[in-house]
Amino acid sequence: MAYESALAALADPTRRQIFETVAAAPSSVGLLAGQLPVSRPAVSQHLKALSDAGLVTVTKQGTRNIYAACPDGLADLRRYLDGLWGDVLTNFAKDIAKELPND
Amino acid sequence: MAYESALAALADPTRRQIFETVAAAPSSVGLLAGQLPVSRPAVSQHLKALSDAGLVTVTKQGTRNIYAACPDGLADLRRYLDGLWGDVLTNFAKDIAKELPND
DNA sequence: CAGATTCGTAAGCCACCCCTTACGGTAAGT
DNA sequence: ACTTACCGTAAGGGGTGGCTTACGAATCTG
Repeated sequence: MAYESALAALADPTRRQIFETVAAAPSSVGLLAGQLPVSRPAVSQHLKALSDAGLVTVTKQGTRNIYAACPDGLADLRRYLDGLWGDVLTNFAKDIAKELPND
Repeated sequence: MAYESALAALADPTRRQIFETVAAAPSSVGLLAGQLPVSRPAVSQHLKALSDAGLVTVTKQGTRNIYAACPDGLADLRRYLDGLWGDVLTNFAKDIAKELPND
C-alpha cells in the first residue's frame, strides 16, 4: 500500500546507506552523521523520509533519538516485488515457448 | 551488483507503470505511450533506463520495437532486499528482547 | 539557574531529473 | 522511389530533491 514511499526512500544512495547502517545496529542521529559525508540536518531529513516510509522507528533516550530499522516498510516493498516477480516469470516462460516453435 | 539502478528505475511512478504494463504483456513503444499521459520520446527514455537496469529487453519486429520484462534486474533487487530483511529481523528480535528484561 | 549537548525545522541554493519539441534514421507499403 | 509508420537521440526548460547554514526547542550536567 505504501511501497511507493519505501521505493523512493531506498532509491537515494545516502538514505540507503543510512538504512543499511541502522539495519545492522540502531544508532543516534549524530553518530550516523559522523560516519557520513553529509551534515547532521541532512541525516535528520533522510531519517524523516525513512520514517514516513515505515522503514525506521524512533525511541527517545534523553536528549538523543535512537533510530532502528522497522520490518513494516520492507515487508510492503517485498510483497510488491514478489507480485511483479510472478507476472514477469509467467510472461517470460510464455515468450520462451513462442521463440521455439520447432522441436 | 546492479540493484541500485533497478531501485532508481522503479522509484519513478511513470517508469513503474511502464514496467508493470510490460510485465503483464510485452508491448511496443507507441502502444505504451498511447495509454500514458506522456509523450512517446519520454517513454523511449524511460525504457532505456529500464533496459540499463536489466529490467526489460528489446526485440525488433520490423519497424517497431517490442519491450518485454526481464527477470534479471528484479532478481538482483530481490536478492538485495532479502539480505536487508535478514539484518532487520535479527536486530528487531534483539531489540524486543532488550525491551522485556522482566519475566 | 547557566551552560552544554542533541536534535528538528526553516530558508535558500544548486544540480539533476523528467518532460517537451525537433530532427534524423530505418523498415514496410504502394 | 516516394510516402508512411515507428522509433531513438539531441537540445532546452521547469520543477523537484538533496545539501548547507542558521535558528529554536528539549534534556542533561555543573
